[in-house]
Amino acid sequence: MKTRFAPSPTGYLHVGGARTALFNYLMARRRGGRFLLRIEDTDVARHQEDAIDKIVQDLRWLGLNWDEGLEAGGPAEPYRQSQRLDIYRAHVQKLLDAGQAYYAMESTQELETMREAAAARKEAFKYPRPAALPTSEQAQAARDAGREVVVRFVCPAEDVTIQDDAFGSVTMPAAEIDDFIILKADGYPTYHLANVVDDALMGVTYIMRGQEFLAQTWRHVLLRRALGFAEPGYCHLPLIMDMQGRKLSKRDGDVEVHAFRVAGYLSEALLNFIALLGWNPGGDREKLSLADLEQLFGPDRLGKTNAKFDRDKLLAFNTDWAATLPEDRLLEAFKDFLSLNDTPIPAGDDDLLRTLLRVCKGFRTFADIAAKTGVLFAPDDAYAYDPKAVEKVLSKGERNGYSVLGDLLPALEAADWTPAALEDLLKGFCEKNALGMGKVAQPLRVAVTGTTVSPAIGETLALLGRAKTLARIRRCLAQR
RNA sequence: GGCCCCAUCGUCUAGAGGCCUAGGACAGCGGCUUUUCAAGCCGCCAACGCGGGUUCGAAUCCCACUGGGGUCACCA
Repeated sequence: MKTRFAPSPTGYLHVGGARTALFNYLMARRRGGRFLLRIEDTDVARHQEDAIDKIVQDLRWLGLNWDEGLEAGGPAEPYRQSQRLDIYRAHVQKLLDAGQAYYAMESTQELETMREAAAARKEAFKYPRPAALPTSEQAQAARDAGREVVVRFVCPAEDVTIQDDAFGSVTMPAAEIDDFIILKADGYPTYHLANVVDDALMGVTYIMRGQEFLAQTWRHVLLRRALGFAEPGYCHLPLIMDMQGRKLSKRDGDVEVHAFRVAGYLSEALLNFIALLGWNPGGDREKLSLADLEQLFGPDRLGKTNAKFDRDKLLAFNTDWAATLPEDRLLEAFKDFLSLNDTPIPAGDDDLLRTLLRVCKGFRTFADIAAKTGVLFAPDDAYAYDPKAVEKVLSKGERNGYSVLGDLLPALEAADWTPAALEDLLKGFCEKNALGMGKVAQPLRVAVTGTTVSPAIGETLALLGRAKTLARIRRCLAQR
């Protein structure tokens, strides 16, 4: 058993690709097989060099390590298709020599015209194979005349049935099949040719990919037969759609894995959530680690219906994982988050970071922590007071927040500066003055952070330190 | 439009003829807790697309319809 993930480097790894990679990884793990990574960069125009590195980073972040392929090496080097052009051309030549492929000289525009004509006649367009296939001399003459020359595959006119592990038996009628291009005018192979040749040469025995390929798999089947390659196992995955039911596209929001990483999500949560899109272990079980998935995954429990990508549920998964992962792991992930974001939080102080993690228990993403505590590490005059908060907790009422702050100042100057001591001090102040804690904690929060949101007030002040706390309270009082 | 595929709460799904007055989770709504936010706890709302069959019995099997998606590129 060998599976592969074969992305094309046209952008970031998005959640759909991540799920495909995950399932292929799991399949190999589960069956004691190998998981391979190959880059399909046969589109010169859309290729982005830095995309390869990004995809590699994202896969690593998710923990989906591959046994063979890009960077890992292996018996079928190289693993980038742009470096395997000779191999594809040799296979194309083999087909040409056998009369199973032929040159075609129509330009893109001419083909477009032919398609439009077919559409006007309400007919499906099928490329008309010439009775006499052009010779290589004729092809060369056309090239010399400045025409674009491609190579098309001679498709046998027969029904093609594939056995798919998720969808079962699927037949493509012969009437739908026509001679498709396998070698482009620029000398690069098309996806179909390169993909089939590489899967065969690299020993890939099981192909799991998105359902968008299901209706095209006949091409691969026919190509394999012509080339004498064995048939692999096929398994197509239901698609992931956006909440509107449209195909998930990079345009409708940040569906890139990297965007979730930057936004403060845990890879455990993203992986867990994605695994449940189109697959489930049965019963009510939902919380699954990569290790769990490696034990449980199988194509038998794959669904057939498209899934919508529900960010709210992802958030809930993240919240749950954040609440249960060991602190060491959270610390590591938190530091990764900080390295990717510009925040005033000192990323080098592990003890402080652990404190923040504890003090913010219940956080949904690391971004929540940054939003809640960042201001504590900013310069004392670098934050603004939320006007609504000021109105509500500082300036309103007879015994207003400002006066409470003024009364509190002397006590704070002499206080023991630990969370518990500060908490006790404030409680005592409340009792003595017959005030609710809200009447004291909230004015302090606004004074010290500009907002009504922060960790527990004792923790907040302890984190800030006496000097900064007092300075901020005085600044607040001064701008009354 | 041709072809292929799919169809359970708003969402992810459990369900493989009687265990289903359809279960879980997220969201939503209500409440509890309360020094804020988040978290947590309790409760509520909410689905088998429609119509025919088959069967003693159908969410589960069959057919048609409707709806949705995919695919028909010198993109992968």
